Amino acid sequence: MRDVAKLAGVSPMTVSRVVNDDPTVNEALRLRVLKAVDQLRYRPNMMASHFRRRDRRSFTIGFLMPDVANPFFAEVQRAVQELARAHNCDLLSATVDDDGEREKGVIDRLLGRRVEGLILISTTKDHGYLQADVMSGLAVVFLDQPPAFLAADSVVADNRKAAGRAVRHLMTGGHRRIAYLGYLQSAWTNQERYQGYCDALRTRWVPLDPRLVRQDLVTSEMAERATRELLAEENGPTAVFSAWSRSTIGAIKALRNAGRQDATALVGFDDFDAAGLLDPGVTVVAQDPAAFGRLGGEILFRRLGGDRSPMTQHVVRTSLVKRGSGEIPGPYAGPRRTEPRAPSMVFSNR
Amino acid sequence: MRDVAKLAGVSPMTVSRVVNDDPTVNEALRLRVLKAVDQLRYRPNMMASHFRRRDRRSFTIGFLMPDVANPFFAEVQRAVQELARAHNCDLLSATVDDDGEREKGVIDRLLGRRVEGLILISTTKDHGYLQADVMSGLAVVFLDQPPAFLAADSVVADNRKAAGRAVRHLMTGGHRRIAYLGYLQSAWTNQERYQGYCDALRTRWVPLDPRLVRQDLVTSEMAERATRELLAEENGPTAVFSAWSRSTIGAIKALRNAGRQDATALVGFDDFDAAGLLDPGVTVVAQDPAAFGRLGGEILFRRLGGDRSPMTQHVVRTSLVKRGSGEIPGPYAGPRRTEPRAPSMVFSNR
DNA sequence: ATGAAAGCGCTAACAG
DNA sequence: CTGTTAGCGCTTTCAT
Repeated sequence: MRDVAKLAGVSPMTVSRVVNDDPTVNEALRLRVLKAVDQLRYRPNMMASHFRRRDRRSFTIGFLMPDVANPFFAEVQRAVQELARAHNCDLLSATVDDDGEREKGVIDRLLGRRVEGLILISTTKDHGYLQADVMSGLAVVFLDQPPAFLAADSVVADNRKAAGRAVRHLMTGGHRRIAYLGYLQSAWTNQERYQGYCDALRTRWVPLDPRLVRQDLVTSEMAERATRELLAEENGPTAVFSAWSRSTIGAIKALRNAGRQDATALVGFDDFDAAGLLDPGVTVVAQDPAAFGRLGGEILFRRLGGDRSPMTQHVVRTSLVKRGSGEIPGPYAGPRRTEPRAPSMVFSNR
Repeated sequence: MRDVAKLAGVSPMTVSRVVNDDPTVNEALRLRVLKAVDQLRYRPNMMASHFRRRDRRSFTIGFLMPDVANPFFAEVQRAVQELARAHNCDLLSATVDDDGEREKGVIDRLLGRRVEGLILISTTKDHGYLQADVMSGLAVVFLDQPPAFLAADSVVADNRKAAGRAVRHLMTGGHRRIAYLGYLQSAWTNQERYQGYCDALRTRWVPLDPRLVRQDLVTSEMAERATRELLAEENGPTAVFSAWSRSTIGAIKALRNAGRQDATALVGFDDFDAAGLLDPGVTVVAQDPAAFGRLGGEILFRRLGGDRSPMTQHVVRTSLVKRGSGEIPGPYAGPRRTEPRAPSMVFSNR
């Protein structure tokens, strides 16, 4: 900056003004400075300016998720990036792999970088350590899972209700023996979805059979194996409710390998790209990941804009997308009133 | 920091030493300082330290891609994040949507933030404006597409060879009329893949029929329409080569809707999650996105470590994954020597 | 409209 | 082993 000032024959202060589009600078000087900037390839140092300016803005927000390679989270990141861009901020993004220690470490680093806000898809169970930072102006929004021991905004899906609706849909189709393929039991979303499953059984007076419940299926391979085992049991399930996308993939593979894909009903939580291309099409509870990101970003920047209203938990609605696999009738199906599943030429994907 | 020093009864310098794990500090003092740090919730300001320290390190690298919601790029980001973490850096990530202006703008911002390195999946055609920065120590690695008018490291796939191999595979299966579904004509990868397509036809003395070539299919819907039109033509294609994942999805939909999925061969560039679940399984040229990210990151950090060897273009190999759709025989197929396609119970996905 | 001086939070270099 | 001094690149404040 000094060099630029020297070359343009002005004081550093004038250079600063030009760089920051201060309208009070003489047009002639402005041009001279800009020329010098160009000649010397001067690039203002954001770090330095951040750290001198009164408002302390860093124009950075942090984003944490379990895994960006999961298309759901990638979509969320995309939406968050869009919001950040609209507010002239850049995004520090990190994948933390359901590792609580790592998550805490990353958050610490980000705070050291003086991010203005944090958008967290966090799988841990205590966020109290952020209390002080929130008090002193840090904006934090939780997506997909609510915060624990911390008052902060969050955006979550209606997991329990949606799971319940999906399972009731299967029961309405004539099923009573419905398997549950779950994710980590420690995950809040999985707990909620499992509750929804239980709710649905209860409302129809179907007793819960623990042999039909498989939890902690963290890979599609594990879900495939679990489904294979379930199918091999005597008095196995006639329908499967899968609580997340990877387990849905595993279930599909197992059903196919057993030749049961047209006989066993399947509803999965979370939509996926090829759900509408498979045969039968896969019935899913579709979430809108972009909505998570967008809403989360909006709330975050509203807070940064000075909004001090009470913290909110925003619930985004999901929708049951019927594509065929969830409409395969079960043994208690009444007389058909409609086609049991959509004709196979129709492909809808979201 | 001053407050911490005061509370611990030491000088700020000692606090700095403690925070930076300088081993020369007295253990007793160290503990006192750490207690004060804890009590005051002191968090060292990375910005300030970056900008004072001699080596000028920011522990930040920038990552640019067209779209994180594309699973291919998301996988790349994951791998890059892993490398960054291993080298104690954080990642500033940006989606630029094939927008050249925006790309330049984002790069400018990142340089203003003094990122140590840049990993770019860039679709633009001139990167000369980075020359000076590279000269003065900025590490830049291009992924997927090589740089233009700039000497920098890059990691690319063997697009042309792989596309040629795929198309020859179709011809070996008895096809002569093979459609080409392309991405943006301006995209280097698409140009390469199209060249591969042409190469293959030439080696078998099959004249190129421009009516079979559809370019600029940027959405799966456009590819679906293009395929539908191709199938409706008299003397249409008996096989389709799709140059990227979205067009492959579109082609599959069109083939299904026309009831031609078992009659028209299909090979797609880029693997996708459900390719092995569809029926017929989708034969693809599989790239390894994680390899791009890993290699790119390794090269970047090697450069940052002081490596001054000549810039390299690293070519990562692809593999043809035969799942059925690419093995549907064409009209010029000879007598079968093997099963035309794999039995439908086998699912391989990568 | 422009400039001079001070200082943001931290660390390099040196002194004790 | 610890403290002092100076200054990184910029912006604030105040003077001109």
